[in-house]
Amino acid sequence: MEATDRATVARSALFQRVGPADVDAILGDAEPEDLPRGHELVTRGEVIGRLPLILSGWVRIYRSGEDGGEAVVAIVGPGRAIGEAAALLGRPAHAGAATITPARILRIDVERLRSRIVGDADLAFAMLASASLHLRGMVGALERLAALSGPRRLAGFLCDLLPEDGRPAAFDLPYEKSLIAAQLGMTPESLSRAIARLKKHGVTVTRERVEIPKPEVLRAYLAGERG
Amino acid sequence: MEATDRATVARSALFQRVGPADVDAILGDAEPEDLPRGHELVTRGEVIGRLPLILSGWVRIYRSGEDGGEAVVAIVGPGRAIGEAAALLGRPAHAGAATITPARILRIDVERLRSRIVGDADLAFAMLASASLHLRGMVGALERLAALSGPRRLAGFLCDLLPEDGRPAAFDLPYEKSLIAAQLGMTPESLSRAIARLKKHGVTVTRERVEIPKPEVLRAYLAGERG
DNA sequence: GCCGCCGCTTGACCGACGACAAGTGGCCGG
DNA sequence: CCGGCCACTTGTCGTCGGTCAAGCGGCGGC
Repeated sequence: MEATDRATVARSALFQRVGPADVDAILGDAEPEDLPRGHELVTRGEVIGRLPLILSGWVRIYRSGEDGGEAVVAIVGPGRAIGEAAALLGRPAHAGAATITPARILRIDVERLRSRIVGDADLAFAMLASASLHLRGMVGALERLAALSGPRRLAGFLCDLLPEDGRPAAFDLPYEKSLIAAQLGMTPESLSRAIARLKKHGVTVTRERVEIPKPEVLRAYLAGERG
Repeated sequence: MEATDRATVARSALFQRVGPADVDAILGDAEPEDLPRGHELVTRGEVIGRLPLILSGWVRIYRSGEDGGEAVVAIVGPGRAIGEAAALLGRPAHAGAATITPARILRIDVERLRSRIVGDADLAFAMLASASLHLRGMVGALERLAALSGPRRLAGFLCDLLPEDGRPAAFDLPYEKSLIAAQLGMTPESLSRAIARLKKHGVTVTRERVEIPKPEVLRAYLAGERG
């Protein structure tokens, strides 16, 4: 495992409160894997024996109905683990997960993790914190889907990507627009139109490049301003 | 505290794996409160010092935008705690919570709970299990909102209320239709029309009474059958 | 360098849902 | 017993977003 990998692990939701020695003990000799785009990490209904932790890349968490329709529940990036609560409890996974970019994944032996948690309250709290992160993300996503229009859902998504300071920002979209559309509960066509509408609120998107010279305008729009 | 209250606590997501002596130690001398409809249990942003556990009644978990618009994130019933992950971590609550029926609520001292968790791995796992329950519910809700039409969202809601066996069922709606509508991300009018449509799939609703003589027909519709 | 594929955009059309409004029936207080 | 309130239903209409289809541009294979 390389130094950058170790740094990512140390900053991850799961391990940020855990000391280096304990981390080593839990990880054992696990080696990161470099996986191509489209690799299935978790199958819905499966009991997770080796918990995936994302070192780099993006992973789509989805739920597919029997009829072929598919809902993207969340898209998560580096530092996040997938299905940690279900894995620890030995329960089947609620949803499936697959890479949407080339990704570097570390697989953690669940049995070793579980045996470490017994007797390590800090680690148990770290797991709770990680689950709480998931909950927070989902509450936000639910709020968006239930109450906001298409352009506003996009505005919320962009604000999540924005740095906290109110300064002008320019960045690349983390993954493809069709995936962003699915995450926001709309079609790629609607996302295109939503982007066009946000131009009136100081957002320009050309290819994957996003430029937001006036973040406060965008936030004001998200907060309910007309238009 | 009455015997029925104790039984509810023992079956709750939080305490179902915890022994009676430990439960007593955690609860201390906490007494259940009977609260009217509309009582605010958790304010968004607040740090939860006394964790609410529902003994009876229903509680709406919501997120209100600054513009007055409000999204119902979930509606939870007896045996569920509210904001346990955030409470334990000492973080501000992600969402608000208020009773939507008269409700009996037990408030658990978070400090006492936290100090018990340190050194009791079973209890830590129970907390994780509870958070996992939340996640499961939210994953389901997200899937519904993102990918399903109005009548299908309602079908999913009703199927959650159905017993597992495939036998004919008749029951009362747990709370008002306007609240069900909000939870499903639609208006009361749309819910009315969704109910009307489901009559073709063997569901009759008269006032708060629901009758489903053929649950399998409903599930087939939910699974993607045309119509 | 050319061609084809794919992701994205734009336009036309249409069905579903939200807003508004009127009407019904149950419940409760006077 | 009457009147008003409230939850719900039903109708109409406008708009948002999904579907289908065509066109554009970049990138990779040949």
